[in-house]
Amino acid sequence: MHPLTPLLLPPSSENLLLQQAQRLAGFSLGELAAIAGLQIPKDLKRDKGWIGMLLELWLGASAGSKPEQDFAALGVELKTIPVDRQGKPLETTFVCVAPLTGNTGVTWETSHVRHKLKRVLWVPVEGERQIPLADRRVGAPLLWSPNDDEEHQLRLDWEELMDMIVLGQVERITARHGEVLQLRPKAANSKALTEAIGAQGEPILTLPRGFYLKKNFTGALLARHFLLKT
DNA sequence: GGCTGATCATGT
DNA sequence: ACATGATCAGCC
Repeated sequence: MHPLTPLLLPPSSENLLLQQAQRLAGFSLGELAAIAGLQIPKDLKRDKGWIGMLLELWLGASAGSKPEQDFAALGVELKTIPVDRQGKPLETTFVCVAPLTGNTGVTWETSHVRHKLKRVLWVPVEGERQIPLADRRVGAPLLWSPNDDEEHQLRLDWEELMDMIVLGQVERITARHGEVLQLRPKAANSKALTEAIGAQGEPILTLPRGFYLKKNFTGALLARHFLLKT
């Protein structure tokens, strides 16, 4: 009998979701894995998504592979984010795959990026590699929606990147484009190919890409919560 | 291959 | 030290 137990079903309200996430704060990944009866890998080299899946289990998200929000009924996306001892992000945050074709008529308002980021439950987790995986602790969660400034930043970057994609410039995009949102490879390896638009408007094959939030953006939203919240 | 979950590891 | 480009695993 343990006082803390994973949710077996998706929580029926945002408040219940947040409450469960708040209960996990301070526990180590080893403790949460043990209670849930999960084996813990020695590191994340071959289990990069393990922490995300552990938190999905604890919070009652329908696990894994659906192109929907993690809590579809609540319209909430779950993101675990590795942080250093100061609470600053150690990695960028994957948002969604970038559509490289069929983009006629797509706008920021109808974009997958905007939909995914409309409401996010951020769960910081200690991520320094010197800390054994089992000893890393879960931090206090943050239920977030972009404010007007954040949405504006995201929209500007998204529009710049999508313009380049539509105009056949995808292979000229690097991770340096975008102030808060970047486009980077998102694939099994560098040999994976997908269809895109070439410089002359012709179909080409290129590496699949994903949209990622840069650390300045996620760092600022975490800081706003943990430093400026009353 | 394309989607989910991300972090690794090398170059600068 | 750090961000970019590359990569890992499972499901369909």
